[in-house]
Parts: sequence; C-alpha cells; structure tokens
Amino acid sequence: MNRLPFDPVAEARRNWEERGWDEAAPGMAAVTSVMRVQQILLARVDAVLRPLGLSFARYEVLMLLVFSRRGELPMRVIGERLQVHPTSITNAVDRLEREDLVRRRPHPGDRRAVLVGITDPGREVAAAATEQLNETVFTDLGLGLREERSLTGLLEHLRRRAGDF
Amino acid sequence: MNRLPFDPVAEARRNWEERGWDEAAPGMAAVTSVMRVQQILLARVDAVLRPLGLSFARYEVLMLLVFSRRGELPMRVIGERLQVHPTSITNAVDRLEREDLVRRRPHPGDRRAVLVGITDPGREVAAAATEQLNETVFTDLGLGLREERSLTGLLEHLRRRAGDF
DNA sequence: GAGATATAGTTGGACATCCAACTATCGGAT
DNA sequence: ATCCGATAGTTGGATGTCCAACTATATCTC
Repeated sequence: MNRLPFDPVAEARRNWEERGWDEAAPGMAAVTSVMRVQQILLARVDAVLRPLGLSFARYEVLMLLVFSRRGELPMRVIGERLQVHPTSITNAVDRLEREDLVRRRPHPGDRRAVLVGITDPGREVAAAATEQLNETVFTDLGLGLREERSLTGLLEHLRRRAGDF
Repeated sequence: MNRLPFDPVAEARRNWEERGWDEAAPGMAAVTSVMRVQQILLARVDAVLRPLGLSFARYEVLMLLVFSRRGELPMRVIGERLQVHPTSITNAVDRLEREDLVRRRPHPGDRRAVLVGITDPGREVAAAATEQLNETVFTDLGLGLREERSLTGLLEHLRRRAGDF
C-alpha cells in the first residue's frame, strides 16, 4: 500500500467546507478516520492471526470463553458481548468447531439454546495468539500511552451514546 | 441490538491486567474500541445509503469523482485514495456502472489503465446521499465538536504513523 | 532494442457480515 | 391449559473485502 502525498481525510474536509457543509465536516472527518484506522488495525491483527488459522472475530470468541468462569457460554451471550448478529456467531463457531478449538453442546436448562465450550487446543491457540498480538500489535499502535487512553476514552463516550452499553 | 449492563472494552482491559498483560492492555482497549465504533458508524451510514442503492465504499468512489477536476479518475488513483485493494475497486465500479452511476473508458495515454467517469445520475445520487448523510449521521455523532476534533486528530496521528500518508 | 521487471486491471476463490425467513422452544396473558 | 408473541439458533442469499494468479501493457536496464 503506497503512502499518499497528503492526508485524504483533511482533503475531504476541505472539500466539504468548500461546498458549505461546515456543520457536517467534522463529523464526516471523524467517521472517515475511524473507517481507515479500523482498516489499518484490522490488517495488522489479521496478519498476526492468519498463520494461526484465526480471524479477529474468532479470536474474540475464544478469548470470551477463556475469560468465562467455566470456559463455556451460550451462543446468545457471545453474540451480545461481541455485538454482532447471531449469524456471525454461528459462522465463527462453525469454523472454530471444525478445527476442534471449541465444542457445542445442548444447554441443559433451555432446549433452544446451545452452549459453546473451549477445548484444550482452543486454549493453546488463544494463548499463542494473545502473546503474539500483545507483542506485535497492542504494545505499539503508533500512539503514546496518553494518546491511546484519550482515544479509547473518546470512543467509549461515543459507544455509550450509541447505546452500546 | 441490546444494551449491555457494562462496558465490554473496560471488562476486557480488566481481564488483560489480571493476567499481567499491563503493557498491552491500553493498546488492546484502543484496538477493540476502534473496531466496535467502526461497526456502529458503518451501520448508521449503511442504513442511510441502502435505500439509495449505495454502500459506503461505493459512496466514497462517487464522491471522489465528484471532487475531481474532470469527474473522472483512473482505477488506480481511486484505489490509492481509498486505500483499498484493486479488487474492491473493480467490484465497486462494476456495481456503480451497472446502475449507470459511473462509466468506464480506456485511458488515452496508457492502454493498461481504465478511466472511471461519473454520470449525471451518479452526481444526483451522490448529492442526495451526501445531503442525507450530512443531516442524519455526520452532524450528530454523539460527541461534542471538541471531542470530534480531538478524535479525528488522534486518528490522524495514528494514520500518519502507519504510513497512510 | 531485447529481455527482465513493474504496473493496471480482472477473475476466481475464501471468508465475514448482514438480512430475511424458518424451526423449535419458551413463557406470559387470558 | 392454551394460545400467541418472544427468543435461540440455523440456513440461504446478497454484499464486500482480501489474496493469488493471470493478461496485457509499460518501463527500466544493459
């Protein structure tokens, strides 16, 4: 991916303001920035996870299970926590199960529900992935600690307002 | 989508710190936050654009052409500006062309290259989409102006460090 | 100026996400 | 107790992204 000789977001904002859309320009710039940064970060994360046979979504599922009391959760809870549609969870769990990293079993108390439990190989892969992500991506985002905290705080505010939690 | 009784990002950070991954915790929180916010914003934008038959990617292509001198650009330039793989551009332009919003023509100076030009209907749709996005999404992100600027600034910093521009 | 290398764009395949529709089960209202 | 709306999960289809491989053309190198 080539480096551009200018900031495309700033360029877009300039164009917005030129047309008199001043009200909307800062929001447009923020939205566009988030989209691009997500692309950048996802690419980094995926590069680490791909050799391990994981996507970011599947990694998140594994970690949720690792952090759960009994190493298992109903599908619904996973979907809620990751804020994605049930179909994405079905898909992710299908793939994880195919590689023996998780296992489905019927929920004892609710015959509609399915419990997903992490396996020992699942724990191993999750640990390896976390170690590499921590080392390679999370400890060096290209921002200082203060900036990272500030960024996370602003995004938290937005998420709260959006009804995320 | 239901509201969670707690902040999943803060919860994840707590889990990270419990395991002694303090170094990586802030970066993990920042990455996770960006992913989630991108999801939220993309959902809002898509909800506006879907009735117009556009996706955010296709909208970006149209706006790039609107802002260009002659209303046309080579595929390569579009891909560079939007920082996506050539295949995504091929896909986006295919769809836009199918709906007569853009048109391909051979590049006069380089027989490998293809110029993409916006049509009059393309300009109309782009204008309608922008009006609605400005009104519905961009002017109310759920952050104050100061916060929006701050957010955009932090993300700009990250993009610059990542080699975006 | 011929051959190696790089670049522009497309194609096919893998994968992830969302939506709509469906089955099965649960649980509340009457 | 029964009906009826809500809930859990899956399936199929559309969309979008990335990657690897390919064709065609341009450009660099000697």
